Amino acid sequence: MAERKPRKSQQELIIAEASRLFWEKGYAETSMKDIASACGFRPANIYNYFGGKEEILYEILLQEMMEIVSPIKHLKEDEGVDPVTCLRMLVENHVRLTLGEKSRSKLLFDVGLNNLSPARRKKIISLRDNYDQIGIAIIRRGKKAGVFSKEIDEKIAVFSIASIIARSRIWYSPKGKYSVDEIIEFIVQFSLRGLGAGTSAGR
Amino acid sequence: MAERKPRKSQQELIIAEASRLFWEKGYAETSMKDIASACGFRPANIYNYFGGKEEILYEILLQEMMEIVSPIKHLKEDEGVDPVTCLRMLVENHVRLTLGEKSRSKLLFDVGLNNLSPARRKKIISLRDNYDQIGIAIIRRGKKAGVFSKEIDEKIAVFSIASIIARSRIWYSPKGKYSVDEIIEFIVQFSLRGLGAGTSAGR
DNA sequence: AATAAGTGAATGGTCATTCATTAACTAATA
DNA sequence: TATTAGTTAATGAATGACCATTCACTTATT
Repeated sequence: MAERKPRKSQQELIIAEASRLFWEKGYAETSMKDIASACGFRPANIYNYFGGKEEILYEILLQEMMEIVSPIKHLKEDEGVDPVTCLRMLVENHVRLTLGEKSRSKLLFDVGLNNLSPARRKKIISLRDNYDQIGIAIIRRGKKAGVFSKEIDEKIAVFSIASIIARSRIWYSPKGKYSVDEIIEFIVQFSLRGLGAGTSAGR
Repeated sequence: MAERKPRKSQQELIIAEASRLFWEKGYAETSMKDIASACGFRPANIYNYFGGKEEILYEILLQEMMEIVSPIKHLKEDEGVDPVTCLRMLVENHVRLTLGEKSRSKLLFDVGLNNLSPARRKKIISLRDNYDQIGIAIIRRGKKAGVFSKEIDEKIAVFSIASIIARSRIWYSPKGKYSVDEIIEFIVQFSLRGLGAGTSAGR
């Protein structure tokens, strides 16, 4: 017989399909029946793996936020690497996760946050704060090193850069004119110039 | 006793309340009962003014897109004004509409587009295209005038700037640290630098 | 009287969730 | 090896809630 045994655990399957559907149709517009159908079984079975719909959303957000933060965590206090390289790594990692073909890492970021219970929302937001703090630290070091313009507000700058990346998935198309690498390059350059890096450093 | 007569037409009231609710809770999560309650009457009455829920969403999006595009339409072929000023006007108009306290102009941009019928979605998207075209024209003129960097891709640049603005509503708070004017100033400067307009280039 | 504004009740539909039950598989036992 | 017990995976049916929409009807306004 083909396979009765889960090649990957069913929970991963549910997460993957739900993640795709939530992004394609939205959280409220996706029914448990939709998710179950995509996985090849009936709605009731989902409750053997998750407490409910909200829990699925939570697990997706949690997983995706960690995927974004983990690979760049070390940049926060990495005094050795120069800020320009740090920023490039932050952008590249985030864009690749956002536009990558692996449907697993299609973050919803804050799209579905209000569908979460307060406790869970708090947890997700605290993870996002980590991301912000890393970006802020990088920019601050860049200012101190005279690489970025002194009058830049770190917080708004990080929000702005993250906004470009988060929204890139709306206008990006794999069949479109631009490759992921080109988009990364654009956002890196645009951000660096926006921060005042390049020709005139520091001031 | 006070006022039986609509000070403003009921349709405007419905649009205003629905717009606020759609933003706060999302389209699917907002019921006709919610909208009716916010307006002070019963769900059935809404159907005296609108064909249905989707039509309300459409009217909101239509109105908000036009509010964004109309005031800057003339910038597309305005050869007289310098590109830096043009870009500033585009950003300022968009940010004020996005963050302004008038709850009427709280655009959803493309948040609820997939809840629209194909024909209506097409109409809204064509309006958004207008916005993009204006931005592209401005940047192209700037490049020709030697104000912006030649290797900038106009399209991605406009998307990026619009992304920052559209998402600013997520992190902006009226009670927060920054005023709307400060945010405008930041986004304008960040965008101009991103486009390669150095301190020497602008004026 | 005639029109406009607003309503209560009903309709058909969908949805998330529960639960008792069956099917499928595993491991231990006789 | 054959049987059984136990565990996990999956299901069908039912529940209660909510929702958009319709329509005949009442109330208010001109």
